[in-house]
Amino acid sequence: MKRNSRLSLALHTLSHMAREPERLRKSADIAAHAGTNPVVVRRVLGSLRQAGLLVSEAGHAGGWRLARSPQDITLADVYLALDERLAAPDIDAGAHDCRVEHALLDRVSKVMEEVEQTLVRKLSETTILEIRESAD
Amino acid sequence: MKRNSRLSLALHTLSHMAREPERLRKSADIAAHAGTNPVVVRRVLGSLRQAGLLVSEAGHAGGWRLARSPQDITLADVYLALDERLAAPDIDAGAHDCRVEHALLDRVSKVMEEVEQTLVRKLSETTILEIRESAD
DNA sequence: AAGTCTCGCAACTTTGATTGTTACGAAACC
DNA sequence: GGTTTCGTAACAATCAAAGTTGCGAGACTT
Repeated sequence: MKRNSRLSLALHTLSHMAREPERLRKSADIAAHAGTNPVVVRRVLGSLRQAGLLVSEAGHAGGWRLARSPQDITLADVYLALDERLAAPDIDAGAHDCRVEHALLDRVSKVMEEVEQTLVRKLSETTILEIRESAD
Repeated sequence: MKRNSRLSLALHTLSHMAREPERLRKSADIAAHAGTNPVVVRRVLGSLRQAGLLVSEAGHAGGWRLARSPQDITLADVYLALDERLAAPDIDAGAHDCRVEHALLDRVSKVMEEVEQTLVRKLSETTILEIRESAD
Protein backbone atom coordinates (compact mmCIF):
# COMPACT_ATOMS: atom_id res chain seq x y z
CA MET A 1 0.00 0.00 0.00
CA LYS A 2 0.92 3.59 -0.21
CA ARG A 3 0.46 6.85 1.54
CA ASN A 4 -2.75 7.94 3.18
CA SER A 5 -4.26 4.53 2.70
CA ARG A 6 -5.84 4.37 6.12
CA LEU A 7 -8.97 6.17 5.06
CA SER A 8 -9.21 4.07 1.92
CA LEU A 9 -8.89 0.87 3.88
CA ALA A 10 -11.46 1.98 6.44
CA LEU A 11 -14.05 3.12 3.94
CA HIS A 12 -13.59 0.11 1.74
CA THR A 13 -13.92 -2.34 4.59
CA LEU A 14 -16.97 -0.71 6.11
CA SER A 15 -18.69 -0.50 2.78
CA HIS A 16 -18.28 -4.22 2.35
CA MET A 17 -19.55 -4.83 5.85
CA ALA A 18 -22.65 -2.86 4.99
CA ARG A 19 -23.72 -5.79 2.85
CA GLU A 20 -23.89 -8.36 5.63
CA PRO A 21 -23.75 -6.48 8.92
CA GLU A 22 -24.12 -9.61 11.00
CA ARG A 23 -21.17 -11.47 9.59
CA LEU A 24 -17.91 -11.40 11.52
CA ARG A 25 -14.81 -10.83 9.44
CA LYS A 26 -11.26 -11.70 10.40
CA SER A 27 -8.41 -9.22 10.15
CA ALA A 28 -6.55 -11.69 7.96
CA ASP A 29 -9.40 -11.91 5.44
CA ILE A 30 -9.85 -8.16 5.34
CA ALA A 31 -6.12 -7.71 4.89
CA ALA A 32 -6.01 -10.21 2.04
CA HIS A 33 -8.81 -8.44 0.22
CA ALA A 34 -7.21 -5.05 0.70
CA GLY A 35 -3.74 -6.24 -0.16
CA THR A 36 -2.19 -5.39 3.16
CA ASN A 37 -1.31 -6.83 6.54
CA PRO A 38 -3.60 -8.07 9.36
CA VAL A 39 -1.84 -5.87 11.90
CA VAL A 40 -2.39 -2.82 9.75
CA VAL A 41 -6.06 -3.73 9.55
CA ARG A 42 -6.28 -4.02 13.32
CA ARG A 43 -4.63 -0.66 13.74
CA VAL A 44 -7.01 1.13 11.42
CA LEU A 45 -10.16 -0.68 12.50
CA GLY A 46 -9.09 -0.15 16.11
CA SER A 47 -9.58 3.56 15.62
CA LEU A 48 -13.03 2.91 14.26
CA ARG A 49 -13.82 0.78 17.27
CA GLN A 50 -12.76 3.57 19.59
CA ALA A 51 -15.13 5.84 17.71
CA GLY A 52 -17.97 3.38 18.23
CA LEU A 53 -18.32 2.35 14.60
CA LEU A 54 -17.07 -1.21 14.94
CA VAL A 55 -17.00 -4.05 17.44
CA SER A 56 -14.33 -6.73 17.62
CA GLU A 57 -14.43 -10.14 19.27
CA ALA A 58 -11.58 -12.44 20.19
CA GLY A 59 -11.59 -16.19 20.06
CA HIS A 60 -12.19 -18.97 17.63
CA ALA A 61 -15.15 -17.40 15.85
CA GLY A 62 -14.01 -13.85 16.44
CA GLY A 63 -13.59 -10.93 14.09
CA TRP A 64 -15.07 -7.54 13.24
CA ARG A 65 -18.53 -6.26 12.56
CA LEU A 66 -20.42 -2.97 12.46
CA ALA A 67 -21.46 -1.55 15.80
CA ARG A 68 -24.56 0.05 14.34
CA SER A 69 -26.74 0.05 11.28
CA PRO A 70 -24.94 0.78 8.00
CA GLN A 71 -27.44 3.51 7.23
CA ASP A 72 -26.33 5.28 10.40
CA ILE A 73 -22.66 5.45 9.42
CA THR A 74 -21.59 8.22 7.08
CA LEU A 75 -18.29 8.76 5.33
CA ALA A 76 -17.74 11.68 7.67
CA ASP A 77 -17.99 9.40 10.70
CA VAL A 78 -15.15 7.34 9.27
CA TYR A 79 -13.06 10.36 8.32
CA LEU A 80 -13.40 11.89 11.77
CA ALA A 81 -12.74 8.59 13.53
CA LEU A 82 -9.31 8.42 11.90
CA ASP A 83 -8.48 11.86 13.16
CA GLU A 84 -6.81 12.93 9.97
CA ARG A 85 -6.89 16.51 8.93
CA LEU A 86 -6.39 18.33 5.69
CA ALA A 87 -2.78 19.20 5.12
CA ALA A 88 -2.40 22.89 5.79
CA PRO A 89 0.88 24.57 4.97
CA ASP A 90 3.36 23.69 7.62
CA ILE A 91 2.75 25.72 10.72
CA ASP A 92 6.07 25.99 12.51
CA ALA A 93 8.20 26.00 9.40
CA GLY A 94 9.79 29.37 10.15
CA ALA A 95 8.46 29.98 13.62
CA HIS A 96 10.65 32.95 14.33
CA ASP A 97 8.94 36.20 15.24
CA CYS A 98 8.00 37.33 11.78
CA ARG A 99 4.82 39.36 11.52
CA VAL A 100 4.25 38.33 7.95
CA GLU A 101 4.45 34.72 9.00
CA HIS A 102 1.85 35.31 11.67
CA ALA A 103 -0.50 37.20 9.39
CA LEU A 104 -0.20 34.44 6.84
CA LEU A 105 -0.79 31.73 9.36
CA ASP A 106 -3.89 33.44 10.70
CA ARG A 107 -5.42 33.79 7.31
CA VAL A 108 -4.54 30.37 5.94
CA SER A 109 -5.54 28.56 9.11
CA LYS A 110 -8.94 30.14 8.95
CA VAL A 111 -9.39 29.12 5.34
CA MET A 112 -8.32 25.56 6.09
CA GLU A 113 -10.75 25.29 8.96
CA GLU A 114 -13.60 26.40 6.78
CA VAL A 115 -12.59 24.00 4.05
CA GLU A 116 -12.33 21.18 6.52
CA GLN A 117 -15.88 21.89 7.65
CA THR A 118 -17.02 21.82 4.07
CA LEU A 119 -15.36 18.48 3.57
CA VAL A 120 -16.99 16.95 6.64
CA ARG A 121 -20.38 18.31 5.68
CA LYS A 122 -20.14 16.82 2.22
CA LEU A 123 -18.89 13.48 3.48
CA SER A 124 -21.75 13.33 5.97
CA GLU A 125 -24.22 13.31 3.08
CA THR A 126 -23.32 9.77 2.10
CA THR A 127 -23.71 6.60 4.18
CA ILE A 128 -21.75 3.42 3.73
CA LEU A 129 -25.02 1.70 2.90
CA GLU A 130 -25.45 4.02 -0.05
CA ILE A 131 -21.95 3.22 -1.24
CA ARG A 132 -22.68 -0.46 -1.03
CA GLU A 133 -25.96 -0.08 -2.90
CA SER A 134 -24.42 1.95 -5.67
CA ALA A 135 -21.95 -0.89 -6.28
CA ASP A 136 -24.65 -3.23 -7.59
CA MET B 1 12.15 22.59 7.59
CA LYS B 2 9.51 19.99 7.57
CA ARG B 3 6.83 18.52 5.42
CA ASN B 4 4.68 20.47 3.00
CA SER B 5 6.80 23.52 3.49
CA ARG B 6 6.85 24.55 -0.14
CA LEU B 7 3.60 26.43 0.07
CA SER B 8 4.68 28.06 3.33
CA LEU B 9 7.94 29.16 1.85
CA ALA B 10 6.27 30.51 -1.28
CA LEU B 11 3.57 32.46 0.52
CA HIS B 12 5.95 33.82 3.09
CA THR B 13 8.44 35.01 0.53
CA LEU B 14 5.89 36.62 -1.74
CA SER B 15 4.23 38.39 1.15
CA HIS B 16 7.55 39.95 2.08
CA MET B 17 8.14 40.94 -1.52
CA ALA B 18 4.79 42.72 -1.52
CA ARG B 19 6.37 45.35 0.68
CA GLU B 20 9.04 46.49 -1.77
CA PRO B 21 8.11 45.02 -5.15
CA GLU B 22 11.05 46.70 -6.91
CA ARG B 23 13.76 45.26 -4.76
CA LEU B 24 15.65 42.22 -6.01
CA ARG B 25 16.23 39.50 -3.44
CA LYS B 26 18.86 36.79 -3.58
CA SER B 27 18.06 33.12 -3.06
CA ALA B 28 20.63 33.04 -0.29
CA ASP B 29 18.97 35.88 1.63
CA ILE B 30 15.52 34.39 1.25
CA ALA B 31 16.84 31.02 2.36
CA ALA B 32 18.49 32.53 5.43
CA HIS B 33 15.27 34.22 6.45
CA ALA B 34 13.22 31.09 5.93
CA GLY B 35 15.76 28.82 7.58
CA THR B 36 16.41 26.69 4.56
CA ASN B 37 18.71 26.27 1.60
CA PRO B 38 19.23 28.51 -1.46
CA VAL B 39 18.67 25.62 -3.84
CA VAL B 40 15.36 24.81 -2.20
CA VAL B 41 14.36 28.43 -2.62
CA ARG B 42 15.24 28.33 -6.30
CA ARG B 43 13.23 25.18 -6.78
CA VAL B 44 10.10 26.58 -5.17
CA LEU B 45 10.35 30.05 -6.64
CA GLY B 46 11.12 28.48 -9.99
CA SER B 47 7.60 27.07 -10.05
CA LEU B 48 6.24 30.51 -9.32
CA ARG B 49 8.28 31.93 -12.16
CA GLN B 50 6.85 29.35 -14.54
CA ALA B 51 3.41 30.44 -13.42
CA GLY B 52 4.26 34.04 -14.19
CA LEU B 53 4.26 35.29 -10.63
CA LEU B 54 7.96 35.98 -10.30
CA VAL B 55 10.90 37.07 -12.41
CA SER B 56 14.51 36.12 -11.78
CA GLU B 57 17.69 37.70 -13.03
CA ALA B 58 21.20 36.31 -13.12
CA GLY B 59 24.40 38.19 -12.55
CA HIS B 60 25.98 40.43 -10.04
CA ALA B 61 22.89 42.38 -9.06
CA GLY B 62 20.51 39.53 -9.78
CA GLY B 63 17.79 37.95 -7.73
CA TRP B 64 14.02 37.63 -7.54
CA ARG B 65 11.13 40.05 -7.70
CA LEU B 66 7.40 40.03 -8.36
CA ALA B 67 6.33 39.80 -11.98
CA ARG B 68 3.20 41.83 -11.33
CA SER B 69 1.58 44.06 -8.77
CA PRO B 70 1.17 42.51 -5.30
CA GLN B 71 -2.50 43.38 -5.36
CA ASP B 72 -2.88 41.18 -8.42
CA ILE B 73 -1.45 38.06 -6.78
CA THR B 74 -3.78 36.02 -4.61
CA LEU B 75 -3.02 33.13 -2.30
CA ALA B 76 -4.81 30.90 -4.81
CA ASP B 77 -2.37 31.90 -7.53
CA VAL B 78 0.47 30.67 -5.37
CA TYR B 79 -1.32 27.49 -4.37
CA LEU B 80 -2.12 26.61 -7.97
CA ALA B 81 1.37 27.48 -9.18
CA LEU B 82 2.84 24.82 -6.92
CA ASP B 83 0.50 22.24 -8.37
CA GLU B 84 -0.23 20.65 -5.03
CA ARG B 85 -3.56 19.04 -4.44
CA LEU B 86 -5.53 18.10 -1.38
CA ALA B 87 -4.71 14.61 -0.24
CA ALA B 88 -7.59 12.41 -1.26
CA PRO B 89 -7.67 8.87 0.02
CA ASP B 90 -5.21 6.88 -1.97
CA ILE B 91 -6.63 6.01 -5.35
CA ASP B 92 -4.94 2.82 -6.47
CA ALA B 93 -4.56 1.34 -3.02
CA GLY B 94 -6.57 -1.78 -3.85
CA ALA B 95 -7.01 -1.33 -7.55
CA HIS B 96 -8.38 -4.77 -8.19
CA ASP B 97 -11.80 -5.02 -9.79
CA CYS B 98 -13.90 -4.39 -6.73
CA ARG B 99 -17.21 -2.67 -7.35
CA VAL B 100 -17.31 -1.26 -3.85
CA GLU B 101 -13.91 0.26 -4.42
CA HIS B 102 -15.14 1.90 -7.59
CA ALA B 103 -18.32 3.23 -6.06
CA LEU B 104 -16.32 4.64 -3.18
CA LEU B 105 -13.75 6.21 -5.43
CA ASP B 106 -16.42 7.86 -7.56
CA ARG B 107 -18.12 9.40 -4.58
CA VAL B 108 -15.03 10.50 -2.69
CA SER B 109 -13.32 11.90 -5.75
CA LYS B 110 -16.31 14.04 -6.46
CA VAL B 111 -16.35 15.36 -2.91
CA MET B 112 -12.64 16.11 -3.01
CA GLU B 113 -12.97 18.00 -6.26
CA GLU B 114 -15.70 20.14 -4.82
CA VAL B 115 -13.69 20.78 -1.68
CA GLU B 116 -10.64 21.68 -3.72
CA GLN B 117 -12.70 24.24 -5.61
CA THR B 118 -13.90 25.68 -2.33
CA LEU B 119 -10.33 25.97 -1.13
CA VAL B 120 -9.18 27.75 -4.27
CA ARG B 121 -12.13 30.11 -4.16
CA LYS B 122 -11.43 31.05 -0.56
CA LEU B 123 -7.72 31.48 -1.17
CA SER B 124 -8.46 33.72 -4.13
CA GLU B 125 -10.17 36.18 -1.81
CA THR B 126 -6.89 37.30 -0.27
CA THR B 127 -3.96 38.98 -2.01
CA ILE B 128 -0.38 38.94 -0.83
CA LEU B 129 -0.63 42.70 -0.46
CA GLU B 130 -3.41 42.23 2.08
CA ILE B 131 -1.29 39.76 4.00
CA ARG B 132 1.57 42.20 4.04
CA GLU B 133 -0.67 45.05 5.18
CA SER B 134 -2.24 43.03 7.99
CA ALA B 135 1.25 42.43 9.36
CA ASP B 136 1.75 46.04 10.39
C1' DA C 1 -8.00 -28.96 30.45
C1' DA C 2 -5.53 -28.67 26.21
C1' DG C 3 -5.38 -26.92 21.81
C1' DT C 4 -6.56 -23.65 18.46
C1' DC C 5 -7.97 -19.35 16.80
C1' DT C 6 -8.65 -14.54 17.22
C1' DC C 7 -7.60 -9.77 18.53
C1' DG C 8 -4.27 -6.24 21.24
C1' DC C 9 -0.20 -4.20 21.44
C1' DA C 10 4.57 -3.04 21.45
C1' DA C 11 8.96 -2.90 19.12
C1' DC C 12 11.43 -3.00 15.07
C1' DT C 13 12.35 -2.73 9.91
C1' DT C 14 11.27 -1.16 5.40
C1' DT C 15 9.71 2.02 2.15
C1' DG C 16 8.75 6.29 -0.18
C1' DA C 17 8.40 11.21 -0.46
C1' DT C 18 10.35 15.45 0.78
C1' DT C 19 13.98 18.25 1.94
C1' DG C 20 18.74 19.38 2.12
C1' DT C 21 23.46 19.36 0.02
C1' DT C 22 27.12 19.49 -3.31
C1' DA C 23 28.80 20.54 -7.71
C1' DC C 24 29.18 22.68 -11.97
C1' DG C 25 27.60 25.40 -15.98
C1' DA C 26 25.46 29.73 -17.93
C1' DA C 27 24.29 34.49 -17.86
C1' DA C 28 25.10 39.25 -16.28
C1' DC C 29 27.67 42.84 -14.41
C1' DC C 30 31.91 45.46 -12.63
C1' DG D 1 38.60 38.39 -16.43
C1' DG D 2 36.78 37.80 -12.27
C1' DT D 3 32.86 37.80 -9.37
C1' DT D 4 28.08 37.12 -8.47
C1' DT D 5 23.90 35.12 -9.30
C1' DC D 6 20.52 31.79 -11.02
C1' DG D 7 19.56 26.78 -13.27
C1' DT D 8 19.88 22.18 -12.87
C1' DA D 9 21.32 17.62 -12.04
C1' DA D 10 22.86 14.11 -8.95
C1' DC D 11 23.33 12.53 -4.50
C1' DA D 12 22.51 12.22 0.71
C1' DA D 13 19.72 12.82 4.76
C1' DT D 14 15.42 13.03 7.04
C1' DC D 15 10.95 11.71 8.45
C1' DA D 16 6.37 9.85 8.45
C1' DA D 17 3.69 5.95 6.95
C1' DA D 18 3.29 1.21 6.17
C1' DG D 19 4.69 -3.33 6.92
C1' DT D 20 6.58 -7.07 9.92
C1' DT D 21 7.52 -9.97 13.89
C1' DG D 22 6.60 -11.63 18.35
C1' DC D 23 4.10 -12.54 22.31
C1' DG D 24 0.19 -12.20 25.48
C1' DA D 25 -4.92 -12.42 26.48
C1' DG D 26 -9.50 -13.88 25.66
C1' DA D 27 -12.85 -17.27 23.66
C1' DC D 28 -14.43 -21.27 21.56
C1' DT D 29 -14.02 -26.53 20.46
C1' DT D 30 -13.24 -31.04 21.64
